Amino acid sequence: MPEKVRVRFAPSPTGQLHIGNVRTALFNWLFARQKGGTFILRIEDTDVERSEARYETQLLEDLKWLGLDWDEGPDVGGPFPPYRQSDKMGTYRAYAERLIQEQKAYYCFCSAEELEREREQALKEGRQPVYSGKCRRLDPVEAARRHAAGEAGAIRLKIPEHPIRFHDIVRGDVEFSNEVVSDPIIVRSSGLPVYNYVVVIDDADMKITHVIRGDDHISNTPKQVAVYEALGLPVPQFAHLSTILGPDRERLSKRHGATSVANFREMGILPEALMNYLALLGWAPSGGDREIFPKQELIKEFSLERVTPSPAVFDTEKLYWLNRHYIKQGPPEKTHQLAESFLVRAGLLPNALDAKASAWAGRLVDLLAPYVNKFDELPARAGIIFRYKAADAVADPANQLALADGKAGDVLSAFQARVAADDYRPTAEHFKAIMNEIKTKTGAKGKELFHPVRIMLIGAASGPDFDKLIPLIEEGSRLTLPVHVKSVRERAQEFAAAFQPKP
RNA sequence: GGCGCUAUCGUCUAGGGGUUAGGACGGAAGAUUCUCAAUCUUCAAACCCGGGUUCGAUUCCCGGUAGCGCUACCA
Repeated sequence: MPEKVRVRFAPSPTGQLHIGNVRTALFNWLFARQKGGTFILRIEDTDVERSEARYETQLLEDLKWLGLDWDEGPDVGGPFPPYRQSDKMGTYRAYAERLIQEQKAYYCFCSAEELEREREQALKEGRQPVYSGKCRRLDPVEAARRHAAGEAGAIRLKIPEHPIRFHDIVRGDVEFSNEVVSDPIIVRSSGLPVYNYVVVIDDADMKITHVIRGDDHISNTPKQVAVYEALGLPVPQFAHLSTILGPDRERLSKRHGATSVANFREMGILPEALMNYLALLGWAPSGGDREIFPKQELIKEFSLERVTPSPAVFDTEKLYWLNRHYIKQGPPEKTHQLAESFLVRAGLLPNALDAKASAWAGRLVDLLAPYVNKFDELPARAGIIFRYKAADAVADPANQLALADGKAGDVLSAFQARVAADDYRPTAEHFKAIMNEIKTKTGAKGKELFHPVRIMLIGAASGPDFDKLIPLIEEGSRLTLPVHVKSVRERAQEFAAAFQPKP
């Protein structure tokens, strides 16, 4: 019977979840889901100094937001606990002692200064700065005596005399000469185990079959393989994912702007869009002519063999494109709710909406959504509804040309008079009728007719269709909102007062 | 410096010993009886360089170059 796939995502809670790490999580998850295997979440917090509980909480939330779930983890448990390294120190200790017993590891009493000197010397002579192996030759009995006497010493693993090779699903066979691999320290003199050692124990204990991680670990892999071999544990398959770069082709980092899951969520990027985009970064389906992959499709199509080994530049524009796509495609209720939360936060909508206001807000979102890449742009876009000021419209340099047009003055005064009249009805139909009247009366048509009116109503010559805009403005003006929406009549009046047509 | 990984349009990529080297984002142009957005159509845009193998390499091999990573008692 084929072994069931078990993969893990093992972040360290030392900051916000970086986009490169989420992609690693995603690929692990996709692989597990596709194979019907197990996806495990494990917290790597041997770096107790920098690890913080609040980051761990956020980590779980960010992963869930993206749409990932895990079968085993610190919060849900599982058959191979603990799922947090800091709860497991005794195990690491025990394995290390076993390695010493079997003489596969040894105490090293070299001081930090001594090692540093050797390193510099080697570098100066153009040699590989590997550990000399001085303490490797120490008599084990003597070493044990010194250790027992309280002398501080680290534990080093003996690297075998043969080259270390391993198979990488993404890159094929990789081989490292043993001459470039030092005997690695697996337990510090302080007693704290080292990452490259701990990770192997954890992966082995949890019966991980495929290690999918960033390619910055590729050079660590020989050391880890050596640990597996020393312990007599089965070596898993590896798959090293390429680095995600910024536009300047340097590793994507904070100075490139938004790089954490939380950042993207706050910007109003939909999780579906982020997942789809991340999947396309370093992976493509056969044929390569499809871009839209909802979650279920990804699970169906994903394959580790098709992951590309070359580094990829993060392209915000394509992310935005996917985000716009999912905004358009998504279920309206969900989109509305999310979008409205951004307007609420901007103080444009109240926290609680009654049915009427809610319907109105939904239409507002529908009207503005085609104009935004992400929802945090919505409040600014909603300015045409909420922040109308005639004085600004009149003063805006972009509007001067349209307002200076010969017929603009006639059109505007006719419009204002018509809107102020008693028989004005705040509907799209009546608006259309008025526009036709004015067209006949002034002889203005096309741009010379519509542009001045649009400037009068929203402060810009271009914007959404009047058919949708007019009812939205009129109905909004009758709602009780944190910011009053000025009606068409109010706008026209205010504008007429502010605007002196040139003779 | 050493070791490792990588190399197709500006970007993400498909492809693969003989192809008009395909798709997508972005860009440009046009259509859509006001504009903008959306939508649709069209266009421009690439096999890093040098050797080798071969009748033929962008594809396979080697070297160079460049980018990135690792080179810790960090993870």
